[in-house]
Amino acid sequence: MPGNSPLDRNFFLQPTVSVARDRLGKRVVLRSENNQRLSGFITEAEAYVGTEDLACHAHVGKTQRNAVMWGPAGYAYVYFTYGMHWMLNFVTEKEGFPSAVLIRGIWPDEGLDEMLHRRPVASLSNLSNGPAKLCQALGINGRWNGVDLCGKGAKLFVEEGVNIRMDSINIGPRVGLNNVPEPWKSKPWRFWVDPSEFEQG
DNA sequence: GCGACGATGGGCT
DNA sequence: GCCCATCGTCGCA
Repeated sequence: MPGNSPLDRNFFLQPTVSVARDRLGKRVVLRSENNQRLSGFITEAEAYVGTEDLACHAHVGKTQRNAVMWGPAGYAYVYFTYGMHWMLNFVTEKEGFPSAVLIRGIWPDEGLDEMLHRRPVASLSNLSNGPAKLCQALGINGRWNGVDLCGKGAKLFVEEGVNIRMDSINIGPRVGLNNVPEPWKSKPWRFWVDPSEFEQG
């Protein structure tokens, strides 16, 4: 099976908006404690770009929570929100420029049993179609913050996946930025794949 | 199928 | 003390 080596750091070094768009269809892989591959194809992602972007956690300056975003590309930024949810981001661009791609959905593929055990749902389409849902299904929590996605023996990484046609990619404003001022609130930095690409698998 | 809303706790001013 | 880069459930159709 082709594409079984992790994407290298160059895939995360590019402009954040490009990373968010061009990584749709790539495979996110987590090696579980049972040494099982849990994986799925990225269906939705958003870009958060630097301290100027008032929607980006980095806009308040470097803190203990968001420090990973200032580091090198290709690391995981995992944070906790709403009192109960974990979110997975990939750090992008060069060291010192705080930016990341929020992974908002994956289409589940490998390790379905283990993922469904963590997150019992009736339909696969509801297993990991949300930023907190995919973290729950994969078992991602704060201990994954700051892990290298590109290092040797990485337990969390990204592989080549399925090809996504340009005309099945949707573009729109980012989700959940209720009190963020313009123009940041409306930046078209959310990208998602037509559900029809996966649902009849 | 869809809109409203409560849960729940860390981070920041 | 307020604000969330959310989700599940409930009521209603």
